[in-house]
Amino acid sequence: MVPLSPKRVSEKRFDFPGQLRKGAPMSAAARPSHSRDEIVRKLFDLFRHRGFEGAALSDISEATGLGRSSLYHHFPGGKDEMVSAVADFAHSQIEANILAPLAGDTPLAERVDAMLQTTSEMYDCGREPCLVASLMVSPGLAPESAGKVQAILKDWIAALAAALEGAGIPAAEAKRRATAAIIDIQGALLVARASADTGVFTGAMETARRNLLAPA
Amino acid sequence: MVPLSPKRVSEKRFDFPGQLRKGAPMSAAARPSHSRDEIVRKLFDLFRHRGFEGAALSDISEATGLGRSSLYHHFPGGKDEMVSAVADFAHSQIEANILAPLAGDTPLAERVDAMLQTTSEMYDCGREPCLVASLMVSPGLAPESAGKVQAILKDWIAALAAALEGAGIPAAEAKRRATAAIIDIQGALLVARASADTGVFTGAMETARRNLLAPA
DNA sequence: GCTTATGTACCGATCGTTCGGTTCAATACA
DNA sequence: TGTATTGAACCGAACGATCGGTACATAAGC
Repeated sequence: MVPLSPKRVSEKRFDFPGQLRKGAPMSAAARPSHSRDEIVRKLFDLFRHRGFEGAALSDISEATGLGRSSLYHHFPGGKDEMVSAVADFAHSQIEANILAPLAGDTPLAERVDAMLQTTSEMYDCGREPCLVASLMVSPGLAPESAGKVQAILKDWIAALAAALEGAGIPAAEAKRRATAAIIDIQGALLVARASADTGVFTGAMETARRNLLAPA
Repeated sequence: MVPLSPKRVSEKRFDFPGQLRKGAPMSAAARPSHSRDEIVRKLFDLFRHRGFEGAALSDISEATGLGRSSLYHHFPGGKDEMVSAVADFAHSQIEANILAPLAGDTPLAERVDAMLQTTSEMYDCGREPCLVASLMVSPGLAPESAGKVQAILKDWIAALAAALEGAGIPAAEAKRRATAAIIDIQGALLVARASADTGVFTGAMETARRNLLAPA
């Protein structure tokens, strides 16, 4: 069994925010100069770990190093706007790092491998929770944000199905395989964290690859 | 596509609480006399839909029909004790309705089918969220309760693996298949709700059955 | 000076929890 | 039998803390 705890060894090649740094005093001399993008990345981390109602404004303030007024300067709409921005960020990140490479013209296996590799990094082999899964629980989410969150998964499935279809797999079967792969990833994330075993996640990724690339 | 919204048609044969009934006036003449079991079932419903921090005491009071102090009469430990009781309830329900039948001596296929059927009812074909998934997000969960929640999934996998092993499948392969089946179920729950399509769930259940019963 | 950014202080609402008190059936005692 | 006594179940009011959000004055950067 590969325990979850020994933290990330591999360097991340993509720019998904990582796990919450606990202490991280944030030296005052270090020129805050908070760009909206930096803030959103930290919010992404917070919301994926704590969900919507679990992330209090005081937590957000602490995590970003910004006071309440600064937060409301950047996000006049309050928490709703923050989580909406985070959903947009996550969607664009997945779009750019995971879905766009799927649309290339290299062999399908290469593109699928790239997707699974980036996915694995995004979730740190199952150590990091999925924003979509965390936000799907939140009853207080604004409908607009809830729609955005659901759209992430739907787009992922659609892009994956399109790639398979482009490689000659019939539309219905492509959709079936794509859905199964996303199910595999999401289920593995939950089970890996529940059993504190990254092996569960990596194993599921191999299964997903095998099913996606199976002969017609 | 099979939309999520048209509510449950099939009658439930087992005693998993269903979805939240909205109005439910609770006639005052009907001698409440809430048994602890009745209360816990309603709490189960609430926590699986709203998560831990998403279920406020006012929600709990409304859902159970009990005043705040009555709730503290039954659960002196407050919300922590409530969610702990709900975890115990869910574990015992799964144990009795899903895991115990797995240990019978009928053909494996029959037992697996029974498990999948009961599972399907528990989640109402993907319309109802999983308590485990909902509570895994909650940062405020007492460690004891978090452990109980994780144990539910682990026990499920272990029981399923044991059944497969008892049917002649090598231990390692049995564990692999059992884990994959739970991953499938949990992933399907998320994806089905995100795409509002129960077909995703039922399709995943068929996949799980096929993989579990595949020839060695 | 004007805009952007931030800190301090504060708001009403709601959080989980506790308190004082009522109802009512069962029990003990006369 | 009639009458205290008990204790479980229940309630709404109110607690201190924290929630999300606002107002305003002060800087910093152009």
